[in-house]
Amino acid sequence: MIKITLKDGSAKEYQAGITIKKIAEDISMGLAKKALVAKFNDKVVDLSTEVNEDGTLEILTFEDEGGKHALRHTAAHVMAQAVLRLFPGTKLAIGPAIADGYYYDFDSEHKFTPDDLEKIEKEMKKIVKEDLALVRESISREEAINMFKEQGEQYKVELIEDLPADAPISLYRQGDFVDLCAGPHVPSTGKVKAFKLMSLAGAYWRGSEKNKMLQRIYGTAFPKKSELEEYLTRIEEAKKRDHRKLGQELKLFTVMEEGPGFPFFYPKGMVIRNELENYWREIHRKWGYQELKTPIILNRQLWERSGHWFHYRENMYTTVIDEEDYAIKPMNCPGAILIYNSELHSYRDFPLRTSELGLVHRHELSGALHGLMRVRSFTQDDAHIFMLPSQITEEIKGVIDLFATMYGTFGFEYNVELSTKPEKAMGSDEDWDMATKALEVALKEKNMKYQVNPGDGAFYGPKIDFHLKDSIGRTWQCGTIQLDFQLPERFDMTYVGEDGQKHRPVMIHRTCYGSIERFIGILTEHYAGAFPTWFAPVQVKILPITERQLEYAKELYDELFEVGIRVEIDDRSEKIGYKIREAQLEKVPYMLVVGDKEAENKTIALRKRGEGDKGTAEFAEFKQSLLEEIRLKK
RNA sequence: GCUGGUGUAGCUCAGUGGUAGAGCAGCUGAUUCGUAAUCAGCAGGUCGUGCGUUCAAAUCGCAUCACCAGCUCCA
Repeated sequence: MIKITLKDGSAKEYQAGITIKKIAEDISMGLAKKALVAKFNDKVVDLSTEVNEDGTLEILTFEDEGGKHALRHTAAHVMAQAVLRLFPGTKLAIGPAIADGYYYDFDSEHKFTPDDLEKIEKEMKKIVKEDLALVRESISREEAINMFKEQGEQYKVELIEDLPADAPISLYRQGDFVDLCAGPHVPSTGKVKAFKLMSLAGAYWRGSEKNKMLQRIYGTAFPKKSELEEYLTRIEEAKKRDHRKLGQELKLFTVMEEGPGFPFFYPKGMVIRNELENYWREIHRKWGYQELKTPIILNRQLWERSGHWFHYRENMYTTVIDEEDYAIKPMNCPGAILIYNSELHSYRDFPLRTSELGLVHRHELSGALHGLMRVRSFTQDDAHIFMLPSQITEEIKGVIDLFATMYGTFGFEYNVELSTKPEKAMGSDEDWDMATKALEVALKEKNMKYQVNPGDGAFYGPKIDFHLKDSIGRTWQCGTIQLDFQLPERFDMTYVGEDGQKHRPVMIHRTCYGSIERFIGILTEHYAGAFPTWFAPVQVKILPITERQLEYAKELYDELFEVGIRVEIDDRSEKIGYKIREAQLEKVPYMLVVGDKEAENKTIALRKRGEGDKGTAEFAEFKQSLLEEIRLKK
């Protein structure tokens, strides 16, 4: 007999050799029906696994990450089987489950088209209906290699050959289909109740552009049709808040063919930009920063000295002025350092916090461009802090606090990553170690949870990245704090210490918004275009019912305009419903409807975005609470 | 950059070899209206760009540019 401990802590005894499926049935038939895979002693395994030892067991359903993963992985096998049935001779590469579904990479003479996806889906439905059992089989390395060689599956052969010599090798069979796979899988193809093929794309074998490009088919799968439909609706919702679409509709910004990756801002987008910059300046003034502005074009010598000319060349735009090479700045740091070096500094100046809203240009691959999220010119809300080595930890903690304040204003949650030395880097391992430790200490002292990203640092130093979570759960990298021992060295930066001698300062580079452009893109999607009043392009729209109230409307307008409110009057001879509809689509936070009644009593009929008609209100009270809402950035 | 797809009026889109169309937006006029679309009229296009095939090209071919999706999730 063996002892099985369940998730709730209870234990039961079973005959050795019993399958997990039988145990699940013993626990509850309902659970057994929903069961997809199981976690036995912390390892996710098939339900058909026989248990021969004591252990802890958790039955996994689609609600669990492991169950979800297994179902989608099985769906990938079903898809591969369907593809092989319809297009014999197709070679299989890899087919894993991913965050929202799964994919499989194929190498085929045939070029898959969207029509093929429908055919493949139909064939998959048949396979699901056949309810084929997925059977695991362990085989030796040689057998596996021979078998796949015979089938001409060269990618599978390559995968096996790259596995460590002692790695166990397993196959999964379902009917006439067999695939190299570590598993686990759900018991049978019938479990893949609801699925859909989503898209078609090219993908390099093993992600390297040196290899052949394969054809990738993406799909998703759920245990119930209703869940699939919910997911598809969610995608539709996300599309509706796409910042490129909203940016166009709300006239915030645009990109044109004449400037790929170089965004244009309309007046309404500029309001948002300026409000974000105003807020940024207010915060930075409070936190003791001084603002700088450095030139966009600087000579080659400078970029050679900073290391950019060698380490960042492929991303830089260059130009020639009077027969001399110049570069358009991809970063603001060298400029800030020139300002630093133009004066003598004392340790008493430290920490010296300088900030700059710096417009930088970087050559991104054409295929990587994406609305405001990935552009070729953007404004970094940069800052460079110069200090004594002993001030590092405190200073970084201060930056972390500043970020928390700013992100909090927009209601963003975020997570933090620590990136370490990349392959292409300047400086000794000792320096990198020291810098990385300093960042770690600050994070630990702030009790921040963080994930380590090996090799993802900047070429001059390690960094802490801040990933914001938007209202529909996606994450975006915005803030970053980078510690730099290299540039102070390269630029021979100094300060005069207590001892009257020259010493080397340490510097931090950091951005909070990251890029103003990207941040606006993120805000647009986060709020679905319904921006908080404090940075809404139009805050109040006055809607007179007829021309008779124009004069009264103008009075209200003047009063609001006077105190800095962004207010408009819709004086067209349209019906009130029409004006409301339009203001609603523009996502204006407040509408003041004024008819004869209001004009006579000197009141307003207030309408609030998202809440509708609020009834009659006193104008003075409205104005007061509006100003308060803006002041508090609610 | 690579693979695939797309490109027609300001926007959303129809138009598969015979001289280009709708809705919305715009303009003009009428309407003066109480909480998400009043009516009528007008105007708007070298069909992304270039070259080619053809008696004839938005439509077919080649090139080029831009956009979209993916190329990061590794049996």
